[in-house]
Amino acid sequence: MNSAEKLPHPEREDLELTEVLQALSDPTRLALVRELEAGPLDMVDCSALGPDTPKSTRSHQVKVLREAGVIISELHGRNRRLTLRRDDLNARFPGLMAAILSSAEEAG
Amino acid sequence: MNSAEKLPHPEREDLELTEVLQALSDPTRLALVRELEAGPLDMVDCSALGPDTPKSTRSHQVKVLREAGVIISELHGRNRRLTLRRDDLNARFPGLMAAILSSAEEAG
DNA sequence: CCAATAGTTCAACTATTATCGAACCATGAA
DNA sequence: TTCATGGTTCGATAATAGTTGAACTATTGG
Repeated sequence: MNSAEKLPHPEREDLELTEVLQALSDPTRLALVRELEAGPLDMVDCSALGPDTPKSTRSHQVKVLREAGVIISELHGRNRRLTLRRDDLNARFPGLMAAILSSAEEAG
Repeated sequence: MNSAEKLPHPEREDLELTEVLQALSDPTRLALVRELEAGPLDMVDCSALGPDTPKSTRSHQVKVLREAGVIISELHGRNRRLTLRRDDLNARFPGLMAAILSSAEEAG
């Protein structure tokens, strides 16, 4: 009876700026976060992760974002649903995500 | 007769978000940038770079910030003067530096 | 000109990250 | 219960990033 997580997520107060920046400094992960701006998405539906990318690689990218506290990754049926941790990020680093998400798309 | 640079700096329009984030994702470099918030500083006077740190290491850290477009590094007498590229960063990524610089100090 | 200071560059080394196949695990559907 | 789906984990390897000593450059002061 636990449709929630299983994988560890850092507490809000444990989020570290340098780790968040590091997690977001990768184009693929940044694109994924931009996708999540619109709302939660199942991992399998994230186009940023690319359908060609092997499962293990996708899993790794998501893990980095989760461990940095940028997203929540919870079990949802047989999928994994990804949610941007807006509130936690805004509480800890006010304005950061707004600035990052609103900035121009790279290398389009 | 050239008291200015010599080392290459990227143009404002070439600054890339992921590179900036990467450059700032290191605690030492972030601390240096925080120090530069108050105004330009000669490299030798930057406490963030630590007096124990070898010259080559300090030079490397500064290089990463320069190449990402976060700072300007110009010759100033026999020193190198570091300046935060506030205007360029604000133009390209509005609110980003404000959010980063105002966020709580890490691991204090 | 000579020495000292401040820094760059290079090359070697270390360490951290990323990529990906293979094996495994949980859920939902038939 | 069995199978397909969607993912995790592990281990190996590749790629990238950081650290540092040594040699070199540029500037100031004597």
